[in-house]
Amino acid sequence: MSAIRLLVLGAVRQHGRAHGYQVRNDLEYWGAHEWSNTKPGSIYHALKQMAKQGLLLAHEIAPSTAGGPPRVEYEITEQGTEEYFALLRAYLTAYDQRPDVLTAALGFMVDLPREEVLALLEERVRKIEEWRAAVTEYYLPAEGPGQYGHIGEIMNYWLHSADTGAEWTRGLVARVRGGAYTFAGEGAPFVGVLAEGEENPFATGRPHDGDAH
Amino acid sequence: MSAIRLLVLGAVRQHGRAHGYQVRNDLEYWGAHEWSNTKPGSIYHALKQMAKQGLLLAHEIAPSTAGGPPRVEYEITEQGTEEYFALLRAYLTAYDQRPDVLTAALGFMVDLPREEVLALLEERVRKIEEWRAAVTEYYLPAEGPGQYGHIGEIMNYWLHSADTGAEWTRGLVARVRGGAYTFAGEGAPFVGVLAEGEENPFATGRPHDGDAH
DNA sequence: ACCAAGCTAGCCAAATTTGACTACTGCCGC
DNA sequence: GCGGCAGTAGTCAAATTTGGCTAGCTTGGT
Repeated sequence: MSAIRLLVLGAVRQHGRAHGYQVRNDLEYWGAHEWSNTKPGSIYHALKQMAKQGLLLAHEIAPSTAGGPPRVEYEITEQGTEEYFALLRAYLTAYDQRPDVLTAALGFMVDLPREEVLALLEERVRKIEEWRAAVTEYYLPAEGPGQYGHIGEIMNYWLHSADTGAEWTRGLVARVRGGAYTFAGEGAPFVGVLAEGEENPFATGRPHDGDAH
Repeated sequence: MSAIRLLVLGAVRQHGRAHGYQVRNDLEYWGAHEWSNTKPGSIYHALKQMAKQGLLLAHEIAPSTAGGPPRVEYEITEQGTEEYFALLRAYLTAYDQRPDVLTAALGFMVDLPREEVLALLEERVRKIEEWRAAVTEYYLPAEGPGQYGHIGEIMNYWLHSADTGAEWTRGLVARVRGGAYTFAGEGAPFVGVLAEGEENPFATGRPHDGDAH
């Protein structure tokens, strides 16, 4: 699983109705091009694919108001909303060692109630500890450590990642439990999309020079 | 970049001459299916692709000695060896926040001389620190922290990952500097491939049940 | 008046990755 | 003496991802 479906669903959902370029801009606004695979091609592909699967509804729209080819606007469907929350919950819980997945979920976690987020994150910690136990038991007791030569550094690295990941998650749990942020049902939500025409304060400054990466 | 090219080149290189199924078994032996995308399809594709690009030389071989369709054996070329070391160096250095890339490089680092590995790892630490500085400067000073709501947790998470990643790398540097492991030019290398017919001590026990994942 | 940049919006071919499927062989139990 | 399971070696279609390309409008400078 990559993070792109959650990101695209989330962007469309926050707008109510959005075209591809708008989604693309939101993702840049969120810095997603830095930490996930959100090239234009991937975004447009995800939109089309999810429209074909009934997660999004495509509206054919007349030539754009601001240059370029005619645009297609998308709206999230009932089914898409279900998928959105399913992905969100899964990505908050799963220790999948792909940072982009957790990152995307962090960006949307406030769409869930505080108590549920806490439960999911605690489940996440449990999963990491389980994984750790399984790996150490499976790869270690054979002939004791030190038999592996430099290959042991691989396990060392993964255990270190798991441990620091769990520790960070516990910190987040503490902050959320302590009242940080505004979750679903707690009043005005924090909105993180660009309105039509608003300029992106995090734009890179570099011109779009034909999408060179 | 994914790790698969380095893994496949490395496996073929250690065997001298290997067919796809052998590579597939080595990767399972290394546990690579746990931490990288090494499905059979990816492996066979990588072999073919790299043969087409001149990194591997394909020998057509008669029907296999042990059932199944005829096999193709591969050998690494001069050009493939260059690519192998280029990837290895790049993956040890780059802070690319994709754990599989570093992991694959760790498995082969002993193919380089100790001093070079130390230099590459120190470069890696420098890169991480640079990245950290760029990110904090770029995303923070605008209106000070706390303006971002829960979105700030994303940066928090990435900084935490970078910091613990740098710390782990420093630990590895210390171990290597302290004389751990046997590097290129230091005597009998540690060989981590399965010989023809040797059974895999880390086989999962589960039957190969048609490659279900 | 006009033209070079740059922005808006999106498409496309090629490469890669995934998940499932095929075909053959040896062997074990009945 | 044969049915089926496990193992060997690989293929294939579909989905995804990448990197680059297109084409229409706007705007600032000359």
